[in-house]
Formats: sequence, structure tokens, C-alpha cells
Amino acid sequence: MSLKHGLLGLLNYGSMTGYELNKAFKDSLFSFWQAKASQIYRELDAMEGYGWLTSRRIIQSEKPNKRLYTITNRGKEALMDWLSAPEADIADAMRVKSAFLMRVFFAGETSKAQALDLLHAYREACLANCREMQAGHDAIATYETVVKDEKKSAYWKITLLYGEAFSQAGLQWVDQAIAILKEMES
Amino acid sequence: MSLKHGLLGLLNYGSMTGYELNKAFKDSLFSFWQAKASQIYRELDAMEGYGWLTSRRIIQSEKPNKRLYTITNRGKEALMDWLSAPEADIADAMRVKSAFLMRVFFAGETSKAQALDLLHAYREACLANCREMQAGHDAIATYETVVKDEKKSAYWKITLLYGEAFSQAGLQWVDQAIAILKEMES
DNA sequence: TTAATCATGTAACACGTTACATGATTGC
DNA sequence: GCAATCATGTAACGTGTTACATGATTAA
Repeated sequence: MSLKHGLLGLLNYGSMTGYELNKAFKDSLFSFWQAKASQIYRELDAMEGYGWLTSRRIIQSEKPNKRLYTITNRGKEALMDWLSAPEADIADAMRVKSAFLMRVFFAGETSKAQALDLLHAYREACLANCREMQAGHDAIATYETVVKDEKKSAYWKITLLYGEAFSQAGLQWVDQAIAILKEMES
Repeated sequence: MSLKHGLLGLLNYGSMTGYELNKAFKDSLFSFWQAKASQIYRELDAMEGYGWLTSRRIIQSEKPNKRLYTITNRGKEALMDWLSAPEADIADAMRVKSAFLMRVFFAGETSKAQALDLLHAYREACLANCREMQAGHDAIATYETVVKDEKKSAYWKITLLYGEAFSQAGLQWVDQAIAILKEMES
């Protein structure tokens, strides 16, 4: 249910249209949650059904009409209830799900050269990720000037640090893995 | 489609029943992919439809009847094709999806004490994970004596090292995060 | 005597992705 | 002139979870 709660969290900062929510989602939550616009619209519909938000149509002449979503008191309660019950998500946070590791597991069916290619490709992706992390810091700096709340932005930065820590861990792991393969007699 | 390919990979080691596949999955692939028995049976059905495997009913008197699945040549081809086309999964491997980080992001809506509780709970989970990693090494050691293929088991160990690397990275990150919160004026 | 193991599944639901549709305005 | 932005969605499909059903054997 975290997509719904992510949307609640954003709407708690202020009313937005689905389009704006989609952009805010990409700018701020993308490093740990991804969602397509079509899914966001569907979830907003469901959330309106729960009474978590209300929507108001805004007719525009120059641009397409839009729909402004506003969080209700019920929605704020739902957000706070969720924030107070983190148990399930912590177990979940420990769980890795990776098609890439599935490939590594079965890489013994292919050649060592092919396996090394796979690991080198991962290595490049880690490096690219480390570089791109800067964009996240910039996005937070932008939001910081809008929301002006040091308490909030401290947490935002902590989530970004996670991405950095894990890109670096990936790099160290893949170098270790490459070393193991190179030392392997074959 | 990785669940299907994981099952193909296991069946490539030898014919198994759905029940045995479910156990083999838990023992060997669990650290990076999880699946419920009900889903495994559904996927096996679909895979039989693709011609990737055949099944044979085995009638037992003392125990429930079972169904033995055997990989076909078409199935082996599908496995090899998948192993040769890793591009998509590497981008995917870089993506974090974490309800836990969503909570951290919005933790500014709660008290600092609540946020610290959340981070400490994560810390404990990381420590528990580090300890449990040993069980994975034991499982591989067992399979090693059965499959007797050093080339394969090298890759198995590499996937386990990933879990260790990421538990440790998680620990370092959370200690950094806790330090940031403690230094925060509030 | 209670739980675990063996062994299979179905049905409903929840969540996520892909492809498609519409059509005006603005910047390069 | 072409791509991007603005702004909304629907339909179909794919993947994953939960709850349920059956019923015998074996180990603590």
C-alpha cells in the first residue's frame, strides 16, 4: 500500500493535480519508489473512494482541464496511522529481489567470459548511478527552498544517502566477484 | 519473467516435483527471489503450455500423488536465450523499491524519537540478517556435495556475498543516519 | 496430541506495466 | 517543422499475495 501513502504524504504538503503529483513523485521519491502515471490516477481514484482526499475539476481554456486533489482529515489520519506502524516494512526492507542475481546464480551454465561481461555491465551501472546521485541532491535543494523545513529535508537527505551507500556497496561487491572469477581455474 | 527462468534453471539440474522445486527455490534462490508455492504451480502450468517442460503424474499409495516436471529442449533453449540477454535486468538491478525508505522520507511528520525507533529497528534487522547469512553458506555447502560442480558453486557463493555486502552497507548507512538525527537541533 | 511434512491446487484480490487515445501550446 | 509539455485517463495483461481445501503419515 505504499504508493497510496506516498501520494498522501505529498498531498499533505499541499493540494496538487495528478500531473503535478506524478512529477513530484519522480523528483522526490523516485530513488526508492517508481510508479507510472496511469497507476497514480488509478490509486487517486481509489483513495477518493476511501475518503482520503477530495478532487475538484478545474476548467482551463488555454490548456487541458485538470483535477486538483486535496487531502482530507481522514487522509491525514491514514498517513499518521501508517507512519506509526512500520513493523511489516522493516522485514520487507531486508529482502532483495533481483533478476540480475538470478542470472549470476545460473551463470555457471554459460562461459566465464559471458559471466564477466555481465559483472562488468553491472559495474558500469553502479558507476553511472554514483554520478547520477548528484541530481537527487539538486532536486532536494530545490524543494528545500519551497518547503523551507529543515526537519523534513534532513530525512530527505538520509534517503538519498541510502542510494549512495548501496551504489558503493554494489561496486565493492562486483569487484570482489570479478576477482573471484579471475582466480577461478577453468 | 524471472520466476519462470529460475524454475527452468533448477529443472536444468534435474527433474523435480512442484513441491521439491518450491523447497529448492527456498534453499537456493531465496536470498534474491521469493515465491509462494501457489504461484510456482501456476507458472509451471504456463511453462508446460510454452513447451518448456513436460509433466508426468506419479501415483503413490502411502503419500499424496505427485507430478514430476522435466525440462525439454525448448526449455533449455529458453534458459540459454535468457542468460544471453541480460541488458534489461541490469538497469532493474540498480533500482531500489522500499516502503521503509518511504517512511524515512516522511518521518519529519512524526517525532524525532519515533524516527529514531524506526532506524534502530532497521539496525537490528541488519544485524539479524548478517547472522542469518551463515545459513545460506551452509545450504550451498549441502548442494555442493550433491551437484559437485565447482564452477557452479562459485557463482552461488557470489550471490551470497551480495547479501552480506548489502547487510553491511545497510548497517553503515543507518549508523550515519542515526548520527545525523542526533546532531540535528530540534 | 499437536505440529510438521508431504503434495497439490483454485479463486479472488492487489499491485504494476504496456499500449493506446486525445489535442492544444510552447520552445528549438 | 518537430519534440516536449500539459493533462487526463481506459483496457488488457502480467505478476504476486492471501485464503482456502484436502487428508494421510510421522516425529516431539
